[in-house]
Amino acid sequence: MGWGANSDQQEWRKGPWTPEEDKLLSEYANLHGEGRWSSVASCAGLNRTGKSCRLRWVNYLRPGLKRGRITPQEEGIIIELHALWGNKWSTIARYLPGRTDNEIKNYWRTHFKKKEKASLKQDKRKVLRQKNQLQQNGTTKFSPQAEEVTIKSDGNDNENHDMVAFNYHPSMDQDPVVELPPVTTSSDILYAWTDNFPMDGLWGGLWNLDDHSQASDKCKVAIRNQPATASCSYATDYAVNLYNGGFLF
DNA sequence: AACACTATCAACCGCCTTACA
DNA sequence: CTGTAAGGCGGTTGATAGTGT
Repeated sequence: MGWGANSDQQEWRKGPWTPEEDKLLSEYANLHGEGRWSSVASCAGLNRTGKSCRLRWVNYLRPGLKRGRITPQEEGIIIELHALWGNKWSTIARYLPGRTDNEIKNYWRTHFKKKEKASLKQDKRKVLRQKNQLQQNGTTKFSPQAEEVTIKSDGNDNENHDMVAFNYHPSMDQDPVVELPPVTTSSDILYAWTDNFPMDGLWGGLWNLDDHSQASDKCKVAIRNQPATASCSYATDYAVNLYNGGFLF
């Protein structure tokens, strides 16, 4: 089982790669192409497991990899795609040419995970305020079943892009308890389904909307003050489509 | 200058899926 | 059909660089 056929109890080298090892691996991969990683070790004279060779090639040696900082544009894409797919790093990486799943994963953890924790306490207080406001302005009403509300900023410290999620019981389907104004392209309140609430903070599991069949309707989500224009985020576009398309309510 | 803390990123680990004999 | 190896993925760790006190 595993890589590198460790059946002979061979001691594989671990730790940082040396320039010599990189050279051997690059030469081998350029010559023979990707794949058959377990044979790379023996053929290229590397005392590394196939798994280790593959990782080094994919994350560091492969041609076309971008080095350097994630750009604001890339960050935006990461945020949106993560909102859609969660921790599907390899899937997200396909939309960022030259970036690896490992790189994106690291970036996410260092830039957003901590923000989530730091803002958690503040969010909870904010939540109650938002809930009261929504109830008072008549655009929504909630049954006692909609018991918990959470807010998360968009990660860019933009207060105008807050998202509000309401924990939701499936029984709300039979007896709709949320009333909304018509959604237009300039609406500031959108609702959508999400199938997971909230997995690892709202950004983590909020917008797993790419699969209707998965929607177990555990919560509803609103984006407040987020103009629904043609250029807005995928998630928001999707919410508009869902709502206008009659999927909701 | 020295230490502590934080951020970054390469690399490993374990698990799951797929391919194949 | 079953077992095994290969491939791939996400989570985690550890080393190191950078920054603050």
